[in-house]
Amino acid sequence: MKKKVETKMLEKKEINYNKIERKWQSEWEKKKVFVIKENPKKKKFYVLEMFPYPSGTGLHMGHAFNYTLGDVYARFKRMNGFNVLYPMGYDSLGLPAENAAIKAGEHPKKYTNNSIKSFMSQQKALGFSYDWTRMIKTHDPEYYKWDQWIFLKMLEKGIAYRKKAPVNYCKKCDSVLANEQVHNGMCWRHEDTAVEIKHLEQWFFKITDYADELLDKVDSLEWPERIKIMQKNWIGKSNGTQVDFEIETPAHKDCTLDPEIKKWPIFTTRVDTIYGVTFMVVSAQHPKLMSLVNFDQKKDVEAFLKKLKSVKQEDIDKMDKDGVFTGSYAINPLTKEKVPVYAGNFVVADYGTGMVMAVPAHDQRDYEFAVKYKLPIKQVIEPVDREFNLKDESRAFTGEGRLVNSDKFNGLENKKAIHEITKYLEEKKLGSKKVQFKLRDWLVSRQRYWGTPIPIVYCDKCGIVPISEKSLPLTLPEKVVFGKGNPLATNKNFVETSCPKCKSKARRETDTMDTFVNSSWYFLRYIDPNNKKDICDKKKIENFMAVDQYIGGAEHACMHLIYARFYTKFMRDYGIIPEDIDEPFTKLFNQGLIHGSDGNKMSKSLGNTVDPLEIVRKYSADSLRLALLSIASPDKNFNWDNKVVDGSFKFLNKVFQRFNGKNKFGKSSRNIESKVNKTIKEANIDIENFKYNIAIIKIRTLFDYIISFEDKDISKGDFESSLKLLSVFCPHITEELWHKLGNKNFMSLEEWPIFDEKKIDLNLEKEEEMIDKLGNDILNILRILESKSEKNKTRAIIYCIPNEVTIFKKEEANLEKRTNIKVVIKDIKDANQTEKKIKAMPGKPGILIK
RNA sequence: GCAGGGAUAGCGAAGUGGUCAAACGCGCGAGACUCAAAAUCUCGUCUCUUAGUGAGUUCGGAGGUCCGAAUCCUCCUCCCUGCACCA
Repeated sequence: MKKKVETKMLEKKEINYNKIERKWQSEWEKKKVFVIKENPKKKKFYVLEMFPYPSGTGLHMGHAFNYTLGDVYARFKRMNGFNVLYPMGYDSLGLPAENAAIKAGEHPKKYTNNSIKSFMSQQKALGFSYDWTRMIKTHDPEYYKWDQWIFLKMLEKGIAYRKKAPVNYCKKCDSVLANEQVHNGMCWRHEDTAVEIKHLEQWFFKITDYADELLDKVDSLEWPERIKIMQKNWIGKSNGTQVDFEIETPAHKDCTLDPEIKKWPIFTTRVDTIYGVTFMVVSAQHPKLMSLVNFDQKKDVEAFLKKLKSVKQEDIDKMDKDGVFTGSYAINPLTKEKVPVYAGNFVVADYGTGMVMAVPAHDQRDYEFAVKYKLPIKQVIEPVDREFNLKDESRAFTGEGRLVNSDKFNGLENKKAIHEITKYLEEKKLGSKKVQFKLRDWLVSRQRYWGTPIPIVYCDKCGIVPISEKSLPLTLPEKVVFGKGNPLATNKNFVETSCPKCKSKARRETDTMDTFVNSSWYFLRYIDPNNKKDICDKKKIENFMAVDQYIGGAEHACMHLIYARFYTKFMRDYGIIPEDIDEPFTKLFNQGLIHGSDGNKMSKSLGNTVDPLEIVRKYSADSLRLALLSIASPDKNFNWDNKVVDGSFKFLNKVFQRFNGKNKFGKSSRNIESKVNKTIKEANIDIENFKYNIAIIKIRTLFDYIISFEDKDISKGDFESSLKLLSVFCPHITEELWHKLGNKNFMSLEEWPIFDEKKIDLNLEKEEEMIDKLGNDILNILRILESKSEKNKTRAIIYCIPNEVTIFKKEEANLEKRTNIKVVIKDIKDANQTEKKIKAMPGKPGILIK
């Protein structure tokens, strides 16, 4: 039975944990413990963390956390008999490396290679169980060759295309950006830099072709709800109606030119309000705006545009609705009314058609605009359940109701009216049902060097010509000049080429691809990283795709995670991936953010960063891993706290010193058996659900429990099972102990323990708790007596209820040992008169100290 | 503005209808060991009370449902995160 081990001084000797860790890390690598092959007999499991951008500053705590999460999962699945694919690589192309290299006066290639080297050694020091033989680097031409190859396939299918469009430009990046890389009007990499709109000809990927499917399939994913909602909002589907409005631009008396624009379709989700249109608003940023402006209004419009440009980005949020009359009129196709067309600052140029019909009575924005410019407000819907007068409301009525002032549609319920009016417009060929998405095509051109070269040549005769598949990769030339515009343009040998079609002189595309191109399919390459012929062997794709568990930060919700889904769907349609694999990441786990101990984001300038490697050196990798997972639930944000490592280190130290290989294990008591089996059962569920913090608490409790027994009360098997539970979190120390037990194989490849439900005995645990509590109570009373100077007590008489006598009786000796006082267990029935005042309750016997 | 997440004892953090004064860690207090300290071990740590078993007040605030609420509902306050005039 349970025995508190005599307090003994733990052997005080310095243990070199780092040495032990290095030993196992190199053993694992030498014996190829984590290298995997196809194995049709085993079920596969693909665990993947978002691969890092290898910056020169090395691994930070967030990385260490992210990879520890994945490593625990990979180890857990591996020990559970899965053929686990768990690779690592580097997203090594990209602007930060280029900028850092320029700053350091180094070539980006050299800078990146060095960064990768240091990244890798740091990752290895943390004991992650990656299959390093599959490592990929996106700046390797053998990798980006396939970026170029996909580009050619997309070009072939019309998914990659070039067009002139208003695009986002960041002057700090010195490049254009994708929509997804503009956050609140600012560059995603430079929070203080507002993007500018430029009209340029650029390469785009037609992600919008997949908008519908990307949206529909979101629901089928086992992803955090938050991310799914973010993606849905980003894709932003709305069902509405497209309506054609005729445009009249009155000619100036001196100008006899025909007006350029005769018709302009608009998109609306509220076609039920079409009888209430009193003006139109075209986006002030619309490229065709000036074609609507007649001579008389030109000055006003130009003044307005000038004013708009001077507005600072940060003020745009608070900006009032603003606009100016263009001089043109639109004719409502149903009422034939002529309404003025305004240019406005609140209409988005590239959503819908860039012009909206304004119904001030039923849209708040239009209402504000109408009030400001004294435009008429015409009510066409009234609520059915109350008296209503728009004039009293002083705001638009956006609720539901019945149509009024709407000719033959009067009286219709407005939702119904949307269908009816659309149907009518379709019959009259004046409009049609239409679906709109917020998602825009992906702008992939970048005017920078450190990216995948676009495999395109411009020929004066043939125009845009793709280079041949055979000539891939189109390698990034090393000799370029930085800081003078587009670096690739400075290398003559690169730029000047011949047309693949007509062989005459031609010029290469000097833009490179967005870094997100590289990360949109990397999960595929891990499956077959050295394939020279194919992007990835199709059989192998069938075997390993999709990623079963993906792990990474939420910041990629509307970037990488959408792009990768789009690529997967494209590759499926092209026949690269099998039909049934149309989503890359089945399950996604988002880890929380680690902040400094002061609660702020870890940053050098705040001086609150903690280098994970420093923790490894000071304590051990196992301590760091355990600490990272102990602080909080992994999906929550938390503040780093060095003290937690202290606690983790102490615990591991305790375990390591207590079980030093010299233990003479015996047979497990029923209590130990119960506890071990219960812990296995519960830890399984906790680990599976990423509740690592909870699993760790239970495993720690288990060890504390085991430690309180003598070796002969623990079986070797039960100890080994416990060790296995700990091993996914702390692989080094457990591997060491495993071998100290005389095992020759690797613990990391051992089978996960299986629990036996029959051995879990909750009554036993309850009894034990009772006894524990009784011991504490006796100690407590003794202490109180002592404080009252009532010493010299020699006996504790315990009065139990009849059916608990046996339970406590067999603990007499242990209780005595614990409390240092003679303990006598009695049945309350046998109490004499004076002792009768002592109450005995179920689970709580009465105590009399004499 | 819209959407999502959160607020638990000195701190961090579990807990999502009864077994909850609330796991676990840290901190703190007392004791043991020691010449002493560190380390380690034991006990305690909402308030009051008592020779343990008792009572009271708690889980952002205010109401409500229920025999019963940290846990469910309504409203409010504050914090975080994302989107931001998408017609």
